[in-house]
Amino acid sequence: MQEPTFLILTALAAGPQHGYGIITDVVRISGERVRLRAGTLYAALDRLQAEGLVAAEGEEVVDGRARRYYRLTSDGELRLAAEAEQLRRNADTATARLRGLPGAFGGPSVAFGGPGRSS
Amino acid sequence: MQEPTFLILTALAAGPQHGYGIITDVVRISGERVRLRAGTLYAALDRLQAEGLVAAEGEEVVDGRARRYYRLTSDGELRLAAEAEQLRRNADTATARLRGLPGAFGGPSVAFGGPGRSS
DNA sequence: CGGCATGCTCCGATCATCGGTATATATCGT
DNA sequence: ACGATATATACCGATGATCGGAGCATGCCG
Repeated sequence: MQEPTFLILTALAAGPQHGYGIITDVVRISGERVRLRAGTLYAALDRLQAEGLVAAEGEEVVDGRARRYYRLTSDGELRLAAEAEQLRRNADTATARLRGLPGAFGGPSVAFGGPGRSS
Repeated sequence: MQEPTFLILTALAAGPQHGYGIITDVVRISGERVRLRAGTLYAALDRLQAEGLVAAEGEEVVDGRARRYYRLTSDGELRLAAEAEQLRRNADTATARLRGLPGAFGGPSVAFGGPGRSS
């Protein structure tokens, strides 16, 4: 799962929102880093609906503009939780290795002496 | 940055490795989840070299087969550390929201009453 | 000798995302 | 009154990382 998709699910984890609200929420939770394109958002929502991770909630008309609300399904919650754990594990492995620790699975399978040095 | 690319950098964070070694290492650190295709790996290594995040170390011939070693550059270490922190932050935000907590940046910008329920 | 692991290279296909355009309406500033 | 900005959704071509597979070559094991 790509980061934009993950952030869309995260946005919806706080409660149902409409498309434009998701875009602005993602800007906030990503610290201004990720600005979803409209095309990316609605394509992702269609895909996530087809996967059963999000569902359309109904429509509301505010100031003459139709808002379509989306919510996380329970499958979506499970999936988001699993993805989050995966992300954390990856991050922890990288950090451990950067600290020079062996990491969760030991170092590289082959102890490294250096390629050119022995020649 | 995509997960395969992140895992390649993570593999190299433990010390220089050659292509095939990276593939097997990624299988291990991802818990058998990610099996890099050879095409993905070498294309990514080319890209990462062009970005200055990894560097070729030299070649070694083992059992008649040439091994090309790659290592993380200091830029690569910085980048991996930054990506790891980003991943952890995303994971934490998602987890906090799934727990019903407001999360790092509060809930959705619009308090939700429900779209269809009022009609 | 056949199969498997090792090790790199090249190729087309897929698919999420990007970037932009189009279409509306409401609000705000000048 | 008019243009800019914000809200809101839809569509479309381009990009680019990854997938999936083929190909080539060597060494080891049964």
